[in-house]
Amino acid sequence: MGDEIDLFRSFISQRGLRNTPEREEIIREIFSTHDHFDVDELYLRMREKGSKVSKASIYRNIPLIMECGLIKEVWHENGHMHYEHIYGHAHHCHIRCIRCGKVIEFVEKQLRQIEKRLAEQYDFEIVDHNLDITGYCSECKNLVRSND
Amino acid sequence: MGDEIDLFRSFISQRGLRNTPEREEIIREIFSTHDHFDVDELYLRMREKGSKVSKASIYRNIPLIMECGLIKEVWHENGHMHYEHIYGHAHHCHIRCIRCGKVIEFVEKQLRQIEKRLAEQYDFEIVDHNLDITGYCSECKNLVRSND
DNA sequence: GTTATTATTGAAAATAAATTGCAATAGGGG
DNA sequence: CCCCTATTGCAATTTATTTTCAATAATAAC
Repeated sequence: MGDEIDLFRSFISQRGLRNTPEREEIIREIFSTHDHFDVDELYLRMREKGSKVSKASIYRNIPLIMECGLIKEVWHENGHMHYEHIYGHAHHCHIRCIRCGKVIEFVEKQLRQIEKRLAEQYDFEIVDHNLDITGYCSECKNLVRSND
Repeated sequence: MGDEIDLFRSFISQRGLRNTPEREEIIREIFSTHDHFDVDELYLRMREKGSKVSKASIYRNIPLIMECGLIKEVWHENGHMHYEHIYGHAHHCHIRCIRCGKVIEFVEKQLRQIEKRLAEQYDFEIVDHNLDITGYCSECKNLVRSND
């Protein structure tokens, strides 16, 4: 805990940028819960806690926090991007219910092998993979059937 | 070829909707190339060929064409959604170069098994999966290294 | 510590994607 | 052929994201 701030600080100075309380506030808030987030949600959460950081600053800093490897984009839904923090979490993928939005995270070791095989086959240097599985969760799958 | 139009027609009538030349034009244009597409690109392609279909109609019909199973969203990039036609193509996933944008499609049979296992484990009825692998292609990976 | 330089900020304006209102048009069942 | 209403084009709107700009403040140099 707090590691993400240290990591960010060294990233910032390596880049010759400046650290600010706003940046650290944003990162602290992102890492204060386990959940996925979007910009608006994050902004409102911060406001509720009395933060004065503007939405523009959140938008401006997200690319930086991504480059630093603390967060990444996970999916685009309802017209805007959703993110998750990846630092300190095992690499995982998601199963999402397309009716109620429930998200389940899972770790799948085989993907690393698949990735490796494809990297060789196509001569790519792979940075990341994202397996996004969609369907109906245990509760929703029955509701959908009964609509027929 | 043309099958996608037939499929769409029966989908439309099953739903009690109306078919229109605009809808068929859109579908024909989508299936006229193998490539992925976005709304603006598709609109311009159609315009160039003399089509009078409005961008609003494209936006309005894309959800319908998706529900029908002819196309799907593949990724969100540069601020807008990108699609591909899936009807008539084996289910595949993508490796994308995050520098030059090159896209390689690949078929990975193991994913079906992984999907099946996860479906049981989490009691989901799975609709689709999307494995999006990102990295640097053979040409770009060297360029990136030389920037250090 | 003080100063100078310039990156960063908040607020507002601008842009861009996607959606919607509305009047005109046109499928397609009867 | 007629009627009903789904669909269309256009323009206006909404929403996400980016950018402008003047004020502020972080850091490096002294």
